[in-house]
Amino acid sequence: MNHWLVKSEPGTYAWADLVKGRRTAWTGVRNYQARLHLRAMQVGDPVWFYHSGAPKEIVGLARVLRSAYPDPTAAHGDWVCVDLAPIKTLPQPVSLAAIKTDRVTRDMVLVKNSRLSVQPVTAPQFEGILRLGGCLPE
DNA sequence: GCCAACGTTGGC
DNA sequence: GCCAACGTTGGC
Repeated sequence: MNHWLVKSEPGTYAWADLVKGRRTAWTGVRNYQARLHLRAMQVGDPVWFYHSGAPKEIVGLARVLRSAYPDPTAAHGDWVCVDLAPIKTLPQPVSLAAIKTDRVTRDMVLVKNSRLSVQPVTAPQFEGILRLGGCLPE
């Protein structure tokens, strides 16, 4: 199982929208590197949901409901999307500042390449966010 | 609002 | 195929 992170501008599509909708097709990705990651996603993979812009923080955990299939919003080109469903809202959102400070999470792609909209997350980084988000006993 | 980083485009 | 110019993204 692999772990992932997707970004969204809360003004465009927020975590609350996913919680409310119960599922969504993660469409509109038009970047080759991001597409590679979309294609590697498997059903059940955990996905962190990050709000870019303001406030910049990881707010919830989703999972892959359906693996890559052709993006219906792409008029041209070979683009794909996946379906996501919410698992849980973090008790404590994890801010970008906190992610940059923490020894385990500061090497995340989110910090290194903030522009990549679909990113891989290592197992230790995944657990680091769980910890910072208040999901693990101290 | 500014600017750095990144990706894409187009001229050569 | 290279690279300069440009547009976009996103943190600050």
